[in-house]
Amino acid sequence: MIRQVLDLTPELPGAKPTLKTISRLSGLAVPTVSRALSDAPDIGAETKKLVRRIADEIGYVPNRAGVRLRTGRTNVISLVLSTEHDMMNHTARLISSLAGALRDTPYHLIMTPYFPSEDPMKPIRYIVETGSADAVIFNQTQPRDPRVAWLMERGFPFATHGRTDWADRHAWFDYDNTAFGRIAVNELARRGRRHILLVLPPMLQNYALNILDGAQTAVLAQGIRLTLSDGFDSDGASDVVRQGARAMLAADPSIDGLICSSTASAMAAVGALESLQRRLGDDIDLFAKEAIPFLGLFRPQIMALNEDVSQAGEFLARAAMQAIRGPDLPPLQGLDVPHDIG
Amino acid sequence: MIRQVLDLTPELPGAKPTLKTISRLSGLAVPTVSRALSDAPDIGAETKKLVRRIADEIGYVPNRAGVRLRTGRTNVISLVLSTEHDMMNHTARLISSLAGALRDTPYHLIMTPYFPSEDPMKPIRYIVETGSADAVIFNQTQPRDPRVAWLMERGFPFATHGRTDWADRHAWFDYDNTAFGRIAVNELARRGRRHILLVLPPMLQNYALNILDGAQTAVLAQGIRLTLSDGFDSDGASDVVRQGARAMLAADPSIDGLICSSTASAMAAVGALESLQRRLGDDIDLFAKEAIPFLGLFRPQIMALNEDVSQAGEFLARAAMQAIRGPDLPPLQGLDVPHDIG
DNA sequence: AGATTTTTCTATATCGATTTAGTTTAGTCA
DNA sequence: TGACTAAACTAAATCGATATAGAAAAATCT
Repeated sequence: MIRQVLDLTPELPGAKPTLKTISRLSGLAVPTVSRALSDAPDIGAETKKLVRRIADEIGYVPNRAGVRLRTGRTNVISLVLSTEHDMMNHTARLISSLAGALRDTPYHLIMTPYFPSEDPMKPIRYIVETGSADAVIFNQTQPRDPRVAWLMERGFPFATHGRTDWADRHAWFDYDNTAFGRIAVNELARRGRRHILLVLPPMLQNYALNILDGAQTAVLAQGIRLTLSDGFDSDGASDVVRQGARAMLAADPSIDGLICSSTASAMAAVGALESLQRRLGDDIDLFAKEAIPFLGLFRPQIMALNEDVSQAGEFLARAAMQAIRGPDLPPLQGLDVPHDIG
Repeated sequence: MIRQVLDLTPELPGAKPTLKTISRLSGLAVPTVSRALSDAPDIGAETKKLVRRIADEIGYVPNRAGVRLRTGRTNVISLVLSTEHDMMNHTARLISSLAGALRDTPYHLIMTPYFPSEDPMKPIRYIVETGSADAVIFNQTQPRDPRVAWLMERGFPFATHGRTDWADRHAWFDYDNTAFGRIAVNELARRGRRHILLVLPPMLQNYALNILDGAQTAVLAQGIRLTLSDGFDSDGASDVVRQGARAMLAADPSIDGLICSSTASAMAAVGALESLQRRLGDDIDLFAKEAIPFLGLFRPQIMALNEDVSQAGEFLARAAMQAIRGPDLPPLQGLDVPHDIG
């Protein structure tokens, strides 16, 4: 059923196959080939089969620039991330799981870093205004996060690692940090601890607020004391955390329990305890959260809950793609609930 | 000097400015605008000034898809990385420094992950064959790395973190692992250690071979013993490393020195030592390399050299861009040489 | 049989940038 | 003054994919 004169112009051997190549080989027009591959209703079944066979044979892959230019879709998802020290481990996990989840989709993952000292709005604005991606993913959310407000206002697809005050209206995945705070306090109390030091970064991010919230609830129920770390950033460099924790522990010897929210700060705390001659599991206990199981293996005396960041990455990939697919679709939301230990 | 009827078609307010927008505003043809912005010799000085002023005012940024489609340049650099456990810390550092270094260039960084179980050639082939990037960067190089051979053969731009047997012919940045191995042995010997266990992953990667090489040289010079870890992958999960190290230490009590090539494996080794009741700094010493200074802070008894991976990221970004710019340009090569401690 | 609809395809225009070839204008020289 | 050159543009084609409108062939209806 050849309707067109076959174009037999020899093709350069190294050239990547395009729709035109398939058009040549099949004798069909380029748009027909395009519509056949996208399974349009106005293309015959036989034609579709033929086109797909040829496409498979010559290993046709659509040119991203062509699609992008014509449709406006970039097929890119941007992960916006801070270069903060303590987030490294966490972030590395997130990156590889995100990239893994996007592997067999048409999406590419690009990295858009910003320095902690910068305005976090900047990378977001850049992505949206230059049209560099179809969606953005970011973490370190705050309760009334300006990035979330800005993106919602513009209807630009996004998904966050961490909730906000507007969590019912956008896509997110979060670890139940409130539960973590509660469990941590309860476990320490069960071991007879009466005065707990909660090591957290300055109270701007949602996750820290949630841990505090959970810890406070449990502390009231248990009738014990809670002190919040102050004057140093537990997401900062290890030595800063170590010295900060040491100072607080030295200032109040009644502290007999510690809660840390990352491997790095937990290790810094261990360093502080050792320098004060306090013995873990004996006259003080430590409860921590970490992205990669490590503390429990290294020091069985440390109680740790594992936050499965890979799960977050996979979920966020799907959430971002769903957000791209349509503003009418319900935003995907998921909570990773830790279970009580022991 | 208006040569064309000004097109005053109202523009949609949300639309991104294109060359056409500037063309409208200036009364110049689109190609003229394009050539003015790229500083072509056949455009008048006045015209260039005018065009640039308008472009600045309306915040013109070239559409990536347009450029990519027309020129074939993607303005994308792909970082190909394994999702291996122990590489996490290292990788996170590399990613953020690479992305940071590319921030004020036209290049985007995309992530192309592969699982350790997969053929490392696969992601490389994908990038090259689909034309997803102008250059690739990868690590975990082997002496006769098939990826390097394949890319050189095709003349596709790339830069590696780690050298190969063909290091003189391609762009790379490397840490001087031979020096690390030598320094580690020398320091341990200086502390009177006579039998050293070198904890390394299976001998496929160049960096491990280099460490072994440096250690062997020093061991011969010092007249002491060296044992190489065997039967477990020190780049794997912490508990595997811990058990592996424990078994080897238990099997040969004469071992009084340890060398580890990452924070994670060093911590696993510390765990193994503690479970064997051996005291660090007392009856055994540990020397390690790490991407983020931590071990020394946590345990002053551990001797550690810091590998500045950020420097690698910055260098590799420049090296990749240079490789893209021209095959005739000399490939950028850089070595991070650690200095003896103490 | 003739008109009408349905099916299936083709032709054309378009996204934004750049390249090549060609045109206009001004300036130079004999 | 008229031919010639240089400078500074514009016109048209192109990269690859897709959306829209229109055309041809086949099938259905009266």
